[in-house]
Amino acid sequence: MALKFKNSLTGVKEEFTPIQQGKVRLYTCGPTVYNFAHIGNFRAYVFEDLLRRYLKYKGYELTQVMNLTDIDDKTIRDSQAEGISLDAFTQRYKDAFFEDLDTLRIERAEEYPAATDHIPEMVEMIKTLKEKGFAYEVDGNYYYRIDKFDDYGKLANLDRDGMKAGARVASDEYEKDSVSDFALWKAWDEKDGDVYWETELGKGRPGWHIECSAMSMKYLGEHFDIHTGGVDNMFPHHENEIAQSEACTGHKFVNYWLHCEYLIVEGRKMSKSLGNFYTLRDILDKGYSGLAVRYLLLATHYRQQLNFSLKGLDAASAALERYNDFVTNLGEFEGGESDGSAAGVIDKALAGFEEALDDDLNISGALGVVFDFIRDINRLRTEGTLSSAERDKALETIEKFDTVLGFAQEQEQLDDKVEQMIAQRTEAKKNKDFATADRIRDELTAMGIILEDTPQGVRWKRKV
RNA sequence: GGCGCCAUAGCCAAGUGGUAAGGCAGGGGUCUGCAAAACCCUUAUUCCCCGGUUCGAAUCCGGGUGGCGCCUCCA
Repeated sequence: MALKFKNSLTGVKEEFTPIQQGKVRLYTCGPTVYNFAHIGNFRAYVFEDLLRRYLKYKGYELTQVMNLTDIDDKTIRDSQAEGISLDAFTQRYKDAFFEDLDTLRIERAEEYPAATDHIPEMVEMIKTLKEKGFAYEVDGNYYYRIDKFDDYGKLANLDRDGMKAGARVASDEYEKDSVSDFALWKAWDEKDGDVYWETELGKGRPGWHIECSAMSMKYLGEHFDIHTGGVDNMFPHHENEIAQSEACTGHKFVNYWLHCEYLIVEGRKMSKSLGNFYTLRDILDKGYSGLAVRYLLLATHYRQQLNFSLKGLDAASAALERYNDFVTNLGEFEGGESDGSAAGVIDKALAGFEEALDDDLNISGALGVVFDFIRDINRLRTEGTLSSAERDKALETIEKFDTVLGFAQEQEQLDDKVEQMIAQRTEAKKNKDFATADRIRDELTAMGIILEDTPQGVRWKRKV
């Protein structure tokens, strides 16, 4: 079965065909590094991680680029408020961003270009746009003339007549020929302080949209396969990227556009005034694991609004525990007498998993298949009708799934104190001193260590 | 005013014409010193409402109701 994506550009599901056979070039809109990213931001990055991992699962050679927006109104404003340099300010949030990616087990992209490292590329592009008549200058500011680009609005499905009646068409602080034209380059102004570049365009800084056009084309070429982001980036950001890039090159920019839906919190849009605004760090502080957040963000289809709640995190933790207990239990199983059914279970799971994900990354369907697989193999294990060879096949299968899911917990070392407590409990149990044994077990539970007595002896695991 | 999305069990969430996946939570059982884990049974005669098409609709069409998003720098 073939991989299909719902393409925002056409509005329909399309079979995915890369430009170069076997290779995928992917651009994923990244963060503006002016604060810690919130869980809504990470919903998009987790979705992109799923896309990335599944493309690799399918055998594609992948080049993923994610930009870091380290120059815009907010980074300037907030760095000045703190009285530190723009670089020092954004570096802090770049570092935090990468830490958060690790917490969520998001695989690294091949490139993370920062906007401030690509000013010359942007300047070149703006010059080309000016030469071709798509850009004009007013007092050192450069704007894109959208009337010149016939296809403007094709991604967001907006027509310019409809836009005239728009609810939020406010007059800009700069003088533009049309209110809809957007800034490519902003002339320096006192508020910018020491943030500016002296270029052929004059003293100033780039607009927001131009960085993604310039950097994506630098690393992926003028025409590449997939571009993703949140639905809120569809307009104006991605629409403007298309306008800039295609005006510049004269040909198609991107084949497939994928947009992930919003995350809402307890049924409402996440906002500071409602008190339901969470960064990843806020969630971790409440004692939830990064893995639980990953599960919750991943488990809902990307084009569906995701309802984030603390109750949902509890459910996610429990589901992860089932998943990881499965792997542990299976790994420790010695093997029994095969009844011949394992091969069918495994084949069905592999086929179902791919069929679901091939269908526009239907992760919920895929997880359904994974948990069916877990139950089926657990049953064979419990009944002793799984051979050691079949056990190994089943382990390979879940490991294969995990290259996409990233749910497996790594084993960690126990500290000496905990190890001693476990030994004491085992001793007490041997002496039938169950009161002491249970007391120690309760203490460990309070420390987040769960004990399980198995035929092979006591086993521990950390609460997810 | 324009464009678009959504409504499935207590919660989360697949399924888009063939008779309701999966996870969590709940109930009963097996196992266990007790637990935990695991397994078995169980929890929506029904998919927001009203019409229509069809042998057959959660799925298609029409009309409501409710919620949400975008319409110039928010993933």
